[in-house]
Amino acid sequence: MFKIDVMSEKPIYEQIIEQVEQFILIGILNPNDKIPSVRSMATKLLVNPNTIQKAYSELDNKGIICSVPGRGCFVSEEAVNILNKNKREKLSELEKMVFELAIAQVEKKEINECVDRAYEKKEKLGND
Amino acid sequence: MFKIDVMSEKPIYEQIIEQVEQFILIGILNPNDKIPSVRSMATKLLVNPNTIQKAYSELDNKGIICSVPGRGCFVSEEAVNILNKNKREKLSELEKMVFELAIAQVEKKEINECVDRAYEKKEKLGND
Amino acid sequence: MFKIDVMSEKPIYEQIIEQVEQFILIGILNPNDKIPSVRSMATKLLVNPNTIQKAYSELDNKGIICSVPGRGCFVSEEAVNILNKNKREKLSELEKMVFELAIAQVEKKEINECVDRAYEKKEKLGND
Amino acid sequence: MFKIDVMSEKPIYEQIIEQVEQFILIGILNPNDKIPSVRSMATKLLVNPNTIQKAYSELDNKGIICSVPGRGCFVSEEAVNILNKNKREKLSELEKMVFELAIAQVEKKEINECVDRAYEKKEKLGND
DNA sequence: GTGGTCTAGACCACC
DNA sequence: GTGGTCTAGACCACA
Repeated sequence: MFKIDVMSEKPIYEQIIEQVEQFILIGILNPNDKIPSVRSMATKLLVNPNTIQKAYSELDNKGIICSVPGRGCFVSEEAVNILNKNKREKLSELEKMVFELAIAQVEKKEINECVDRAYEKKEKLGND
Repeated sequence: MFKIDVMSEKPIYEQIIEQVEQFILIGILNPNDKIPSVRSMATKLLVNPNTIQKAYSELDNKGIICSVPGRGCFVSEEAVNILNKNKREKLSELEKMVFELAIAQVEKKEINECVDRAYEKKEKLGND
Repeated sequence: MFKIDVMSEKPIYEQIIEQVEQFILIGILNPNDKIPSVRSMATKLLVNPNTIQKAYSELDNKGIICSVPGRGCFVSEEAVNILNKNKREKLSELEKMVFELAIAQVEKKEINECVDRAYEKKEKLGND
Repeated sequence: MFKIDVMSEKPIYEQIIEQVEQFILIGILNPNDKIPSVRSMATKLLVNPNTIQKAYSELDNKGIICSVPGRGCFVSEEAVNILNKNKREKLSELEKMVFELAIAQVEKKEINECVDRAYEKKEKLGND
């Protein structure tokens, strides 16, 4: 279920955070679902448990998951709401990036094709 | 002319690289133009000369500028070509980002508005 | 394993780059091998860690090694391919050098003896 | 007659030294010939006079030219002999370079072709 | 422990 | 004045 890329620039703990969040948004993980324990995840991904711990701690701080000592970690009720609130930040980041491409003489048409491809990709995912 | 944000997550030397590249793409810096010396830039930006040096070294390695010991650093002839070759990489990065937003239930309409804003911003810049 | 010559005109960081590259070409270092950490190398060679860091950064930029923060630096899969691509440049540099010697009235015979010695040296190395 | 490449990695003063030496070896400049004055050379090459001065000083130190205050600089009697004595150093440098190429799996045949090209180039020069 | 960034300050070669 | 190299020592994020 979870996958990490050790060679990626993105730190492993962030990759895990990202995947948990995506699984929640897609609906693979739902409120009150139990997520894998730190130790099981660490052994499956061949990663240091501290790294998983760090990811879970951050998710807990954000209010996306809820650690219950002795029982495990669970997706919180408000997880989806919290995640959707990040839209604005991401959109402004996107705008900045498009702006850079615009300066590099990339035509708007190319950008639009790129956006279309991304949405097609998402459609496919929804049909699986 | 150059500005840095010390609080940004992005390292200072990368901010400088980015700005030099943008100035070249916009046409503020043209081939064979001399860019500010390591020391003058360092004192103006209140930054250590080594930090500027690192930025300039990387730009030199990329072939975007040409450092001539004792004379200064100059925008290379092929700078614009090199910079435009990065388009593809940036587009695929953009696609990935849009995909993430799509998963987060952001409507395509919102993305398009965002793209429009970026292009309007670029238009304004061109008119100055 | 690694050696540097502090008295050489060649910067220390370049000497290190050169040696890493040679060890890869000879087969002492193979893809995915971990190379010595910045700090351990610095203390062994009695050199400042920043100097090693600079060498490793350049090797990373070239795609010859792959730095993974928190884990170490590893020889990349494509390292050998990348290194072999430099052949042409080196050959043209060699031609230029031979030309200079030719002008200095060095007989072709002497050059050939020199080439022979170099290849004998390589043969010996292969037998170890 | 003299040409410099400002964009070269090689310092300008070394480029000049190299050319004077080559002209002597080829026979374009002969013992007791007067070489261009510092000032005339500097203006022709659009270079700082100090740079020319430095080149001439080094040539003087090596005994290749002979500066006569108020009269100019002249190729010394022993210039050719001195220059030929550098052969050994250059040959060992060449050997090192061939060795590196040998390690990079370059076949001896390729090296030999390279040597041939260099000597052909010299032959042509001699016929001009 | 690892790599990465940055500062402060020095020295060199070159123009 | 210019760029380039190096040291010493600090701090951070990551595993």
